[in-house]
Formats: sequence, C-alpha cells, structure tokens
Amino acid sequence: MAAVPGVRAFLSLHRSVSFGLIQVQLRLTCHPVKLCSTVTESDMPPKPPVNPENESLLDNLNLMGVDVKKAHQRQPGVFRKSFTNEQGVAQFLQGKGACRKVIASIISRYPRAITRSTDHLEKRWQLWRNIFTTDAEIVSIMDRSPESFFRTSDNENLEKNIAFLISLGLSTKDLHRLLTTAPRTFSNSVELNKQMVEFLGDVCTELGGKNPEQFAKAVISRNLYILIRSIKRVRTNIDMLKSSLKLRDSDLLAFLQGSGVDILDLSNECVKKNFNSLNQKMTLLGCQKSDIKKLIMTYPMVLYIGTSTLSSKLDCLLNVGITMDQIVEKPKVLDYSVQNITGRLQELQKVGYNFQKNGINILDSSRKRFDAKIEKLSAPPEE
DNA sequence: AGGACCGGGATCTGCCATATTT
DNA sequence: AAATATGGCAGATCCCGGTCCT
Repeated sequence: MAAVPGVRAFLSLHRSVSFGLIQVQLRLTCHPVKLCSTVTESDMPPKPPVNPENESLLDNLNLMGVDVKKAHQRQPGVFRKSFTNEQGVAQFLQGKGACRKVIASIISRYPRAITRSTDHLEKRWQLWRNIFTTDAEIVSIMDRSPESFFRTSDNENLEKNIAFLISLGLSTKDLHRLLTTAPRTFSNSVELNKQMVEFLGDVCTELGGKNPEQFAKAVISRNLYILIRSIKRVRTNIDMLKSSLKLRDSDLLAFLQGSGVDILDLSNECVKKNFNSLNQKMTLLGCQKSDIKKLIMTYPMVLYIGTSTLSSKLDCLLNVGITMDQIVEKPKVLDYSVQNITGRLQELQKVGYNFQKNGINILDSSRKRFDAKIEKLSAPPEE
C-alpha cells in the first residue's frame, strides 16, 4: 500500500524526463526523498526538493482578484498542487452568471474549489439545478457559502441525499427551502443524514409515537437547520426540555414537532444558560414553576433570548406597570426588540394607554398596524 | 371593523479537529 | 506526511401580515 505512491512518483519522474513534461511537475512529483536519491545528484535541481508553489497558479489567482493571502492561509495544500483548474472553474462560474468579484470571493474563501474539474462541476451543477430553477439562485448560495457547494467532491453522495430526502416525503418545495437555507445539509454524507432521521424516529417511538417517519419529516420541514446539527446537540436539548418541562410523553412529542421544534438546534450551553436565567428572573418576581413552564410552552423562542436581552425586555415592560402575569399570557411581545418595545411603550404612555384595561397585545403587531392604532388613539375624540 | 392568532421569512457561516485517502 | 473529506461547533431574534374570530 505504502509503496504505491512512491512507484507512481518514480514512473512520473521518468515520464517527465523522457517526455519532457513541464518542469513544475518534475519538481513536484519527485518529492519522496528516497526515490530522488536513486537519481544522480546532477539531475536534481540545486534547491532541496520541498514542494514549491505553482507560480502560474499564483499569477492566475492574482489576476482574478483572489485574496491569495487569505486563500493560502485557509488551504495551503491547494497551492502546492501541480494541476489546478482555476481557469476552468472561473469560466464555468462566469458562464453561470457569476461576476468576477463573486468568483474571486468564492475562491478566496474556499480555494479547493479550483481543484474541481469542469466536468465534475457540470454534473454537480445539474444536480443542484434539480432543486433550483435558476442558475442565479445557485450563484447566490455559492456566494453566501462557497464551502457548501465545494467542500465535497462526491456527486454520487449528493444524488443519494436528494433521493433520500425525497423518500422521506419532503416536497420539492421543502427541498428548495432546505437547500436555500441550510445548503450544508446536502454535502453531509447520506449516512449522517440518515442517522439524524433515525434518531428522530427513535425519539418519536420512545415517546409513544406511532409514526416515526412522519415525525422526522415534520421536524425537518419545520426546522431546516436540524440536519446540520449533531445528534448530540439535538438529543441534549430534548433531554433538557424533557427534564425541565416534565410533560406527558404525548405532549412532549407534540411540542417537539410543533412550536418547540425551533429550539432543538440551539447550542446546548445556550439553552441551559437562558433557561437558568429565565428561571431565576421569574422566580425572583414571584412566579410559580407552572408559570415558567407555561411561558416556555407557549413561547419556546423565549429560550433564544440571551440573559441580558431578556432582562432588559422584562424590565422595560414591568417598569410601566405591566405584570408578569400579563407577559406570561401574551409572551409574543417578547419577540420584539428592546428598542422597539421601549419606543412603543413611550408612545402608548403619551396617549395614556391603559395596559391593565386594554392588555398588552398591542405591542405584538406590525409597525404599520401599531402606527395606525396610535393615530387613532391620539386623534381628538370625535362624535 | 378591529383585534387576536398564528405561522412564515430572513438567514447560518466560517472555522477548527479528526478521519480518511493518497 | 500531506492533502482532502467530513463532522462539529459557536452565536442567540425581530418583524410582518394573512386569516380567523367576535
């Protein structure tokens, strides 16, 4: 096994000499020291045979406007390759409507892209086009995340992924959303994706669910990020929810594929930290455990809110006399930014809005609707 | 008509560590 | 040993408006 590369190098060394291939290749392929020693010293370049960088490659990249320094730092190996396809890749992408700047940015951020053959790119592109209707969409995803497109060269795996996701019953629309939102999903190995689906199915079964596939599908289509999370992360979050909410199995199952689905992919530390601070804050305010549970159940996204943000939001609401009870009843108001909430509270106070009497739902509305409401409230009462 | 209820949209990559291949 | 492939991680909301309900 280990001898194979050496032999290959030896052969290509001879090829290079006898057929007069370019000098670069000679220098690059004679790297193994032992083999080089079989050649007389005078045949060797005077410099030690450390892989030099391909200079025409550097020139090309510079010409293309690639941030060579950044690229080099990212994937130095690419720069020592004897053959790269930067021209082909650039031409290909240009043909798909990517501008020079985008191409340069893509290569700067994921240099390995230039090791892909044009043929391979063509195939991969077609596979993506099964899901996207225009080239422009693909270009924009690529520009956003070059790594998602280029990290793996396994087109067969991509094909299998698409087939697998379809087999779960995900619609083409779901696939489109999935590839747009979390493109990395498609460069996961199918095995990894299958493991997650299997894991979700197991969770469902453990909780007494009768339709594990439907559950997995529901979770994926409602939380497009789930397949790019680790099983460990999702499992830990489910365990945390399980132990802190103490729901009946069937309720937990419904929660997980309903509104609770959004918090499954939160980082574990984050859930823990945010849960603790919410718990602490509410306990301090005299809330019961049941209130805390109710809040999380009706508005799971509360766990997304960091400690200080949550504190500010609650404080500015409480400061104008709104009670924790009211917030627990209408938690959606926490959805809005601190700035938005404080601004609206001021406006409402100006017109003498009575939160006790009229409730706080007014805070949960679009800017347009809110302004219309304020205008009505501040208009002189007419008969 | 007006408010409540509810779900969706934007966006979430870029880096590091380890495994695998060459 | 070097390069590539793959898995995993951290970070932590905000806003809009359709539709239903009264």
